[in-house]
Amino acid sequence: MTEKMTNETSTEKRSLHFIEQAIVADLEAGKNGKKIQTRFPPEPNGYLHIGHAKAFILDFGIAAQYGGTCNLRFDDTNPEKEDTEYVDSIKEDIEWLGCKWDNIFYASDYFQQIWDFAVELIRKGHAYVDEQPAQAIADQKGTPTEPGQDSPYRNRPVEESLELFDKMNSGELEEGAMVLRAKIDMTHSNMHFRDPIIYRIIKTPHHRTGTAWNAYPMYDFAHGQSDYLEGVTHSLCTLEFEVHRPLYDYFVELMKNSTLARTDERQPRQIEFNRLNLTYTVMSKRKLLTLVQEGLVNGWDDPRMPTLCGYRRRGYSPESIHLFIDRIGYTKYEALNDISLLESAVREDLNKRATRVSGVLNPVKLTITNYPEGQVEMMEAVNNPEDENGGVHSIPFSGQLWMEREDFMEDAPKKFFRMTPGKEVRLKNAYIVKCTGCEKDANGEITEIFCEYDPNTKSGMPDSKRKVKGTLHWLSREHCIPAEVRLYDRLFKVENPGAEASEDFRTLLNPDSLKVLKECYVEPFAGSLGIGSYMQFQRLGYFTLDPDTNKEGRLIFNRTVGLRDTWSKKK
RNA sequence: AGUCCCAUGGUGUAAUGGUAGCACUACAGUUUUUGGUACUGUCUGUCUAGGUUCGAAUCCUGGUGGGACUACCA
Repeated sequence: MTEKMTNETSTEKRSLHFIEQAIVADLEAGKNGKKIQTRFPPEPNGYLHIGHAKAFILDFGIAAQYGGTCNLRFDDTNPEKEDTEYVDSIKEDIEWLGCKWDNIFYASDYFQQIWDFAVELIRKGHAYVDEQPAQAIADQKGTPTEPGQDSPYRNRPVEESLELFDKMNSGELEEGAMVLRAKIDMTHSNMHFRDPIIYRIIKTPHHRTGTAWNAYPMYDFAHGQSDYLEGVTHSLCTLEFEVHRPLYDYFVELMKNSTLARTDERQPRQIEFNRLNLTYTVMSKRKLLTLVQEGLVNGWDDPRMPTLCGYRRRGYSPESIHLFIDRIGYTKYEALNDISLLESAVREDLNKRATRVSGVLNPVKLTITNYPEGQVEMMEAVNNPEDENGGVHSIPFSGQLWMEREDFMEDAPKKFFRMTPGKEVRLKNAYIVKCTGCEKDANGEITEIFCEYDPNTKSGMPDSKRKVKGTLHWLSREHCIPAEVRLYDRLFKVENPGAEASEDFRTLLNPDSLKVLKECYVEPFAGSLGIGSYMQFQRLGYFTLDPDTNKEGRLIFNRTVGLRDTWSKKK
């Protein structure tokens, strides 16, 4: 045996959740020839969001954990909504999170077999063609508390159904002309057993099979069938499919007794877990699509979107998403997870790896009146204090600096440890300076701050040991480079837009969700780090370079997540 | 109310009949050349009423509360 590979993404100890326990139990019982096979089955009708990540991290994770197989299967049974654009983005996002599929399958791969199965069901009297309009079928369905009524076509001859089913697929019928229904029980307490529709006519060409088919299977007649044909052993899905499980089992049982029966012992089992809900976040694909289509955000990868490509562009690392998913767990309780759980996971991961660079987001001039004119010194800065091997880089220092406007107060309260007249403060990696005053314009706005430096307090010198309460970041006006910074806030202003969006969820949008700061500066080193690298601007948060960054020497940064700012709360 | 599912601090999640623990949040403190990080501490919890048991968050029954199901979506 080779040495065991360590999985670095989840070193935290945790007990097995209920799905893992079920799998262990099945393994111990010797089910499915002691094999494990899962699948991630997205419909290619939109971009993947973080809720999907919770699902596929489980699907791929379970397979990896128990030496099984996990396939990516596109559930493409409704050509009206689906597109190859989505197929491509889904693959990209799964790979970004480091998950690897064994095979790529499509439900459309099984259209012929599912068709054959339907024909067999008709022959055996388990299905019939219904020619009623949709409304009539809905009316006969009853309600959860009242039984339904049989369709007048329910007991039509097998040969007739067979003939009509063929017509449904030939292209000669219009959409809605007729459907194929399973013949089960119109009085069943589970609505899904009231003769569910299993095939309908759709004339829109399919993104893979084109016009080869005109009749398409419904979810309930495709999902379990695909699972069974593929050899899936554990079909993991979200809680809302719980009511579908009896029907899933019903059809699997019929498949076992059909000409499509497997030669091995494998039989898929559906297990449901809670879907991801996040505060201040909309996870509905339909609503996310609306945001994109109406231009309320700048595309699926807008950094405010909860899509995986949105988080990627904002600068969230794949590791932090794994960490978050690992912490929230899988249960049957419909939880509403606080967004701070995600943000804390991002900060924890980025803190270990983000290069510390200087940036000033809201600049004001700081002039050292006693610093030799024209002198420039190179100051050494540690790249990452959390990483001993992170190395150093240098920052040019001069008497003409930028500092953060918030770091100065003319009349400061006692607990203000930053710059204020008469008090000493340290310039990070440089000298201790004493503030001597400031200059204001006609409106009373501060235009420049003055200070004097102590030449013996440069970092490394003996006098630099002197205790000063505050440490400020700075940039040399002559040497820094202009930048634009985008600060992202929550897209929605209410905690639970899902629950509160009774009329129009758009009214719940936060108008301040994007703030663009144009007069920003960063040190030259920040520009050299490039897209994809993580940076922490001193005390301001974590940033990444936006892919849109242009070439005119202006860098555009996205703030991934802010740091804790206890000062703002202490006031 | 028909069937099914769920209920542990503010949030999420452990404890699988035997000391209710962890993470996040909030608050307080220590360290710190980032008011960051790290570390320490504090606050706060088994929905309710019965039953079984030496012993119940856990098993049983009733209640309460929340959710799913009534698409030719998945």
